[in-house]
Amino acid sequence: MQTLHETSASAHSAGPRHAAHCSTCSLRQYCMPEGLSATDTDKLQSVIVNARNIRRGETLFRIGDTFDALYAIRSGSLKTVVTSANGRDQVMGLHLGGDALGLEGFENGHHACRAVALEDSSVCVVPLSAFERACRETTAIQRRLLQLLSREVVRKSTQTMILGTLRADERVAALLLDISSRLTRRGYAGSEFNLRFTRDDMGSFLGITLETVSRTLSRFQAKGLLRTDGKLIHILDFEGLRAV
Amino acid sequence: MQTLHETSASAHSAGPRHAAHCSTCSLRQYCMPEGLSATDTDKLQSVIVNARNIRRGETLFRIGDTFDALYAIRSGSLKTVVTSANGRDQVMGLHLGGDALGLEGFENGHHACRAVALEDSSVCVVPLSAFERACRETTAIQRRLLQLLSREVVRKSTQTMILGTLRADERVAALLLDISSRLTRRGYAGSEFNLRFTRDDMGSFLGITLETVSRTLSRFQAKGLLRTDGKLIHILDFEGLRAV
DNA sequence: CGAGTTTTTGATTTTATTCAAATACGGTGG
DNA sequence: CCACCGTATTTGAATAAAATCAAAAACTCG
Repeated sequence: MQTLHETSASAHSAGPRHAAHCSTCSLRQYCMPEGLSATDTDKLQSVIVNARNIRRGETLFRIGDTFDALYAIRSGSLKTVVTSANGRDQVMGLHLGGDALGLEGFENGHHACRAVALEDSSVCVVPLSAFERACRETTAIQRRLLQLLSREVVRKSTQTMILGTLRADERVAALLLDISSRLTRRGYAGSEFNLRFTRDDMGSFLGITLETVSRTLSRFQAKGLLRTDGKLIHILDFEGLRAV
Repeated sequence: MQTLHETSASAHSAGPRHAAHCSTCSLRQYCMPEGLSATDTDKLQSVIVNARNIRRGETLFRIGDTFDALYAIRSGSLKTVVTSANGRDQVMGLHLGGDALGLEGFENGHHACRAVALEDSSVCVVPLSAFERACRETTAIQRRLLQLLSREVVRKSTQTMILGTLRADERVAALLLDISSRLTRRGYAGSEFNLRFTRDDMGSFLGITLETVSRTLSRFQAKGLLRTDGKLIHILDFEGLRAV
């Protein structure tokens, strides 16, 4: 009720700040090497130049930036945002520790979205040239990249499904359950987490207004499905949430 | 006003039916070889076993089907559809001649959506094993694949943007303009086309009801932005349509 | 030609947005 | 450490947008 205790998703960020350009970044616990042999992971490891720390609100890359690196999130969380022709922002994704970032750049050599840190975060930087070499040399890394890109497509399909078929309260529930399951998969508690999205971010991501998000969360709380304290979310009734 | 004359998108389908398993399929005019040298295109060409004809309403692949081939649309058009847990269908995409199809399968080796022919259509079948070999041997083909997958991600982002930020009439306008520009890029007339989506397909794709689609088209017609005759769409005022 | 599907249009209801205002929060500088 | 300021959140009331329900008309295909 008082101080927000750091939990799950943002647990790392409470730790000591890393010096800028900290030494090497161990990839082992991240998305990239999943399914790779030890030797292949070593190869992949060798292409990483350094890590980069970005502070809350700072931008990792912008739309139109030259696509010269891939990123893997070490700690913290980021959102990706696209600004439409008419100036409206759309939050495209929430990216947690372990996620890969920047894959959309392959289309035309430029980033197609903006990545903004939701809290002080740290990312592994994988220079594209070195990574492409690794892909050529190692079939497993190549296949892994295809898998990650393809996963991105599937993830976006899920998002389209949410925006295309669900009502406001179903959308909010879907977001919370998605975050919960992603945290659980990473070994964190899925029932209590600090969601760094503002209500506005959530609304944009879900295609509804921030007021609707707020009202929906209040209603969920009144029904006993969860408890909120600002950005801290505590899910009490998973089944109820799944049943909308 | 009377018989729908075949136009643009569906022009091919009016032609004679191909015998099942027609001979070879020339890839040159399709998505895959874009940006490849003649030699590389030949290499790509060599991995294609045959073409396949599918009739209106038939399914090319289903959710869960083993991902063992990629497809390039020779003629006709298909929709991809996902069915959610609660049984609701969501139309995920409209795929026209020249488009690649099935790339989402890389994630886990199974197709993540269903592809249904909107009219009698013909597709090139590219067996996955042969294609992967070509990727290993030819950097350009490898890069092309990444580009296609990445393009898929960007395309889906656009869709998310549409569903997340636009009002019903803006969505309908965006769909028509998108189809128009895709046809133009392929050398067809972009101002008059036979859209094989039903109103229900359009609504599902755009996250609105079929009634809203119908009403919106009627309103557009009343404003002189376009003329409709069932599935035939004739855009009269592009600027007006862009201005919502 | 006729059955089944698709499309259009209208009336009504539901859902979510907009506008508005009060409250709470979080980071900063004294 | 605390007060303060700008930002974020909550809640309410009025409005607007789109969904739903319903029925007629048009079209498609066999």
